[in-house]
Formats: sequence, structure tokens, C-alpha cells
Amino acid sequence: MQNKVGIAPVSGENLLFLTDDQLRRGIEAMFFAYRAFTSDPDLILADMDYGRAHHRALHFVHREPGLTVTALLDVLGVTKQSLNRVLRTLVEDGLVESRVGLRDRRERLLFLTEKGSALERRLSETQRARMRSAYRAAGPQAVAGFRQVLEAMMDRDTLRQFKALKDLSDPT
Amino acid sequence: MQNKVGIAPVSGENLLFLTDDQLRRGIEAMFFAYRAFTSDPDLILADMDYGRAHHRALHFVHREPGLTVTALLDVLGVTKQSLNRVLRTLVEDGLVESRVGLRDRRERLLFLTEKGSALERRLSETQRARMRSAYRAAGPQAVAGFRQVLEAMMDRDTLRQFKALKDLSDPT
DNA sequence: CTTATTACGTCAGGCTTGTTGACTTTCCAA
DNA sequence: TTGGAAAGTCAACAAGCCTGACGTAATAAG
Repeated sequence: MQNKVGIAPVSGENLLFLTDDQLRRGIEAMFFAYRAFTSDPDLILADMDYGRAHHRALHFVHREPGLTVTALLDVLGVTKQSLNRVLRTLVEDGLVESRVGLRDRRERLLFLTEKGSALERRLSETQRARMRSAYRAAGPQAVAGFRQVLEAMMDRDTLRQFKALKDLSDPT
Repeated sequence: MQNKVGIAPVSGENLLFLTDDQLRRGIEAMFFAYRAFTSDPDLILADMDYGRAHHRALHFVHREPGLTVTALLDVLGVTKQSLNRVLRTLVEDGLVESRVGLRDRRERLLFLTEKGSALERRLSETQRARMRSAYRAAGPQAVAGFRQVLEAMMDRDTLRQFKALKDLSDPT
């Protein structure tokens, strides 16, 4: 079970990067990096009455204007009751507009207002700045590896969701 | 602001990986991957009366047996009231042992019991299995890039904390 | 030997974000 | 016309975070 350093690798290759200690370091790196990754938006959101859930909703509505509540529910992986609370405040505060569907009038199509766009831009810019700086420091090859490992960590359905999002520029 | 594809890179290099769209994809990959990353332990924890906070405490106590409450507080980045609730249940349930410090009797040194070790192992093994599979699929070079980008995403203090943890096998 | 500081624990109260369950309204499609 | 999907609502609850205030024990500083 404890695949310590020094024990011969299973195959002929060098599999030192698969030792339990290396895996543990990876797990910890994910924990710390994710915390840093969310810290910038959290600071901005804390001033308003919003939280991380509002940011996520804004992000995906921005990304796919006119997506339905169900689609958003699916991508966020929460219950509609939970999302509804968040969405209601965003609509009340004039950040998100909810239009009745054209094809199917039961559906609600979600759009960002000018105000909503402005907040989304402000939030995501801090996050992109951090990402940009990390990408630049690590270089293109490291970025490719970063993306490869993250995708390999997702389970089938999550990966399908991720790929289903419009990929504007990624030729991978 | 919107550094679209097709606009000439700032320097002479190919900086396509730094476009806003690429950065957005990275941000989304982090979101989805982190969710997948925590899903396995969450399933196990849901059966018991424990949550993610308990897992984190178990992880770091396992990693550094005998660490003090303050040190744990520091690495987790939460308030002592929040940690105390978690720690109390873990001690009551016989997963964590809290011994009075030898050098300084105000300090409480934290250790996992046999039972605590067993749960920690069970939780972390699911997470390592996912990480192992992702690492194996992506290959050593991708893993190196993954780690590079994650570390570059951390801010100074977080990186210091991360590096301060005993690095048993990483020669980076 | 006081006094201040540190480490820890705890009580009280509040917030966000998630959950189940039950119910209604609206609307498409068989 | 009727069944069922989509959306929204109300209620109740829990995890997990927070701040503020207070108490105790032990060390450090004067």
C-alpha cells in the first residue's frame, strides 16, 4: 500500500513521480493553490452581500449567454433550491436578466445586464491576472501539462461538461 | 483588456497560451478538477458525521504528528473557533489525541490514534488513487508542469507554508 | 513577584451555501 | 385532454465559516 521511494517501480520506466509521497504533495498543492485561486474574488465579494456561489453563476451566464436554469444547474452541480436563492438576488439586484424561452416558454434564459457584466469582469480579471502570472512564470510546456493533469483528474461526466463548454481557442 | 487570439503577442515569443480565453479555460479546469478531486473523500465522509474540515485536520495531523493547534490553525487558514469544533469531535470520537506539550505546557500536541490513522488512510487513498491515475495518464513531464503552475499560483505566504511542510521525496 | 503575553478552549450569535421534501404553476407533447 | 417536464417557492435543517467576548493556564518580561 505504501509505495515508498526505493521500492522498484512496477514497469521498466522511472515511476518515481507516482510514489505516495509525490501524490501527497500533489494533493496538498491542489489544496493550497485552489485556496489562493479563490482568494482574490472572495475579497471583492466580501464587500458586497455576495459569495462564491454568485461568482460561479455570473461566470457561466457570462460564458454562455442565454443558457437555461437547468443547464446552469447541471454545470454547477447544486440543487435548484440552492441556485434559486442566489439567482433571485442577482435578478433583484439587476445583475442577471431572466427572459422567458422562445422555443420553450417554460425555460428561463439567463443573461447578464451591463451591471452584471461589469462585476463579472471585475471578478474574473483578478483571477485571470493570477492565472496569467502563473502561466507566464511556468511557461507554455508547463501549462500544457497543468491542463493535461487537471483534465485527467475529472471523471467522465465532468470532463464531458468541461469539453461541452464552447472552446473558443483551444486546439487540444 | 480583451487579449483576443490573432492580436500579436507582446514579445517575440508565441504567447497564445496567455490569451484571455486560454486563461478562462484554465480557471474552469481548476473549478471542475477541484470538484472531482474532493468528491471521493466527500462520499465517505457523508456517511459519517464528518465533513471536509475533518478530512483536512486529519491530513495535516497525519503529515506532521505532534503539531500544535496554532500550527494547524495557520496551515488551514481558519479561526480557532471553527477548528475547535472539528477538533473536539475528532478527539471525542477517539480519532485524534491531544497531549500537553513537553517544552511548553500551554501547547496541545496533536496525534492520530490508530482509528484516526485508519480513516485518514481510507480517505487519502481514494484521493491518491485519482491523482495516481491522472498522473499516470498525463506522464511525468505533464506532472512537473502541473506542479510548477500550481506553485506559481500560490501567493508568497501560502508557498512558504507549502514548502515548509516536510518534503519527503521532492528534489525540485 | 507582578504583569503582560501567548496558547487554548468555549459560549453566543450570525452568515453563506448546501441539503430534503412538498407543493404549485406553466407549458409542451402524446 | 392529460401526463409529465421545467421552473419556481416555502419550510426546515446542517456544515462550516465568521466575529466578539470571556476564561484559564503557563510562559515571558519587567
